[in-house]
Amino acid sequence: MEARPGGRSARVRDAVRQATLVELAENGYGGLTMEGVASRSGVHKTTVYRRWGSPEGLIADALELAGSEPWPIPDTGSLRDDLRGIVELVRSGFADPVAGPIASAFVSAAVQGSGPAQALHAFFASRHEQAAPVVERAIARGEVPPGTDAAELIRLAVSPVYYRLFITHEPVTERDAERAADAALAAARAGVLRE
Amino acid sequence: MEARPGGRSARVRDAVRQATLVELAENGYGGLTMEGVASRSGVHKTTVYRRWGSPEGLIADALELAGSEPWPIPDTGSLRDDLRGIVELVRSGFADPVAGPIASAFVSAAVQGSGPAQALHAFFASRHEQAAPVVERAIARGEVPPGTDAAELIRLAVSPVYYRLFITHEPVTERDAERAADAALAAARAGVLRE
DNA sequence: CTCCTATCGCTACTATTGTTGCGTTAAGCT
DNA sequence: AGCTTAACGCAACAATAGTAGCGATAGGAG
Repeated sequence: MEARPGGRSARVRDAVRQATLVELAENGYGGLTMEGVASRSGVHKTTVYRRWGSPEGLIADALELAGSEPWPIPDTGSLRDDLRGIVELVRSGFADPVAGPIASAFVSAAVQGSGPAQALHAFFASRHEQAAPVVERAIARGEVPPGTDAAELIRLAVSPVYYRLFITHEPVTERDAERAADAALAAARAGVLRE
Repeated sequence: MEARPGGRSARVRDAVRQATLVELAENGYGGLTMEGVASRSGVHKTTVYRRWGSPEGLIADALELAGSEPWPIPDTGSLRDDLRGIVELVRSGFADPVAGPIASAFVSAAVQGSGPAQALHAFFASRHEQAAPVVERAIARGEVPPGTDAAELIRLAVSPVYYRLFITHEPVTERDAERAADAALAAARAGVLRE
């Protein structure tokens, strides 16, 4: 017989996903335990082990879910403001008391296991693609040189925020976010990001 | 009676530190277990628990050791080449088959626990300070505007490398490193990093 | 050299984490 | 409605992680 995407299995899956997110928000990735998720979701421990195998598996599954949600890319008519908007979106996302810890947990999990790492890789590939139109519009407007690498410009703009958050563990202000966006723009204007 | 910095305790400490580094290189932070370190170091399990308490404690201690080593900052006479050198130093460090996994494990540990996070914060503060003269010399030579924020320029230059390594999990080429350095330079020249 | 005690090693124990085998339930087909 | 079987729950078990109490050892002071 075939797989059964609907019905009980689906309910179990949803309950576990939900419980995973709540556990992540409360205790972070380090505090994500199979038994914790099991008891919170009401799904039995053995079932969680069978279907997800490990905390890594739980994360990879939850990430897949989160990755499907689109990103509200700005379109202000000015690359400077679009970039600032994107970077601020990232900064405020991690600062959010609910979404922040969950997003941080994803990063944390991806640094440890290859499963979550692949999932996060795909997630960011999608994000870079979604943000690319901002750059293409700017090229059309003549704000940056033709041939400017869109994904690279986005990487450049957001990376200082991630660097502070997850590498140096420094606070990130709104001004830091703006400056990162402006710096990326300046580099693009100078033609450094042409392919 | 006072603490005993030398003698047996010191030997135990060194053996554990050494074993911690080897375990990190082999299994990463996720595979760093108290029992593994104990058996490898020849120090008894209970002693490792008593003095270091947890894997986090082991990491914090090892990081303190690693942080004391200075950084071979380049001085080529050109900011462009100095920055490229610094970024390439970072990239090649993580690509190194011995030092890479250990350094990655530090980052990984810091993302999880606040103890290692503080230690890593201090580590990078030191790195930023050590790299600042590169920028100051460049200001003196007139390559970038006076008032350019040295630490921010360094952050900007290295952050895309860390972003690829630990956030998006993309490969990092030498060309990527160069481009990051050049982009940071362009931003500084444009005056975006003045305080 | 001798004594004192901080630190370590050892054994035995508890708690937590992960596994196995089997009976039960319910989704989906006829 | 009745049947088939994939997926779940359950209890008992095995393995690993962490703790406690106590005797042994070796710095360092006198």
